[in-house]
Amino acid sequence: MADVEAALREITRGTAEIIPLDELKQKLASGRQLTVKLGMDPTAPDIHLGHTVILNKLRAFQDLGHKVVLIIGDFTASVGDPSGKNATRPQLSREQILHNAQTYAEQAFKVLDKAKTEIVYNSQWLGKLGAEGMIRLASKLTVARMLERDDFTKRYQSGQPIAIHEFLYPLLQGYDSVELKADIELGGTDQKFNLLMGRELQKDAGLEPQVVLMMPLLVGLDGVKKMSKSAGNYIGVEDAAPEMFGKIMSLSDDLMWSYFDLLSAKTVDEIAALRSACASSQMNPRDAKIELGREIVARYHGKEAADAAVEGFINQFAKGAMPEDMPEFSLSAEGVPQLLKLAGLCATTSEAMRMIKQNAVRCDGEVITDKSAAIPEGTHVWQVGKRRFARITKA
RNA sequence: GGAGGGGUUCCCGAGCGGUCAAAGGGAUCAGACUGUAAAUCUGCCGGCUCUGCCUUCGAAGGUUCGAAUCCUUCCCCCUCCA
Repeated sequence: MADVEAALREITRGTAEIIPLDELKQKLASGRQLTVKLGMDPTAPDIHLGHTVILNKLRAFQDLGHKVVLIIGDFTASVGDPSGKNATRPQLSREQILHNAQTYAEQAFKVLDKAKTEIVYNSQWLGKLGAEGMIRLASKLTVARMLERDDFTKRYQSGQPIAIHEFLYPLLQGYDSVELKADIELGGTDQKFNLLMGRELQKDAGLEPQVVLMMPLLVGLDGVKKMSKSAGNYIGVEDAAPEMFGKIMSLSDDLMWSYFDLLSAKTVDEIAALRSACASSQMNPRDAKIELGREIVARYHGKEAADAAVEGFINQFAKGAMPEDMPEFSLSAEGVPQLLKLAGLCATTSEAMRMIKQNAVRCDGEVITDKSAAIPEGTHVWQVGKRRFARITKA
């Protein structure tokens, strides 16, 4: 079964952990179409590159002919995944959840094959569970077992609150796997506990347990925390091409290789070659990064937009030219700080004054040092820092 | 139900009647240096009509010339005992 070996190699590439690998082999060798599950939380609709690490893997399953089921966690959204500090999540309206789910699906189809993807809402079955079903589900697990979850352990030990309902989240997610008879569930390594819950509940229900496939977490732009919207360290798939490219260029060299591993379509060997070329100074790491950026931007915006982003970037930052596109305004203001605030270059006038004091404000390239300087007549390009530009006409 | 500890600016955390817009650290932002790298150094880091004024230390009242600091009530969190 040579093609099983090939499939296995493709599937295991870049994974953090597969539990258990043997069962994955058996499932792949069985020749049947497998059901691969991914749950999504419809609280925040924007997909970023961190999500795409997993979506890419789902796509690999689709390309091998398997079926992907995307679960919209509309029911579990009301529970809220307890990961992290936001203990209280905003209660979303039904419309909001549906809207988020739709946005998410649209973005996910930039990576997934729509024809091989089924979308389901877990309120379909969880809603019917009722209090009795919930209690039955809750009886499957002990508190001690639940506290084994790393996240709970940490919070408990550090005196952080844990609400009882948070214990339900892993159970409900696991129950989704029972309902779908999932063969494989994907997730990030931080999902391990929840993913394994599916196995337990499936076994309990007399089903073949799912294989758990975990992908490494993509580290965000800060180089420390995992990429997430709430941490503000993300690259969204909806980001405009120049912005997306710029964010990739701001990665540290170390981090760049992790992005290559998790996001690039290049083979493992190609990446290794680039890496050694950079290490031996045959190649400037910057150029490797440009290639990474070009590849990723092209995936979401097309090749032309990617090339334009690269060119624009080089012009603006390497050659110091003004960006071609910038917001334009026609407005009047009392003084420079107010002007910068109105144009959105600074959040507050206080910030604007600070920027002036720190020599960060320029008008047509000239540094403005006086906060009470007059606003020149006509149209001028105003700049705050290196990135924020606006063309403002005095009204 | 009982006993104790705690809620401070984006986060962590000091302050415990005036010198507090509040130490220190982190994050962000800006300047220098660069590959818009990273690291490092420097500055800033509530708002405004900005040499001054206004709002902030869980919430609401009160004491005081003056409160983040004292008192009262309330809300929330943690620990131990039951």
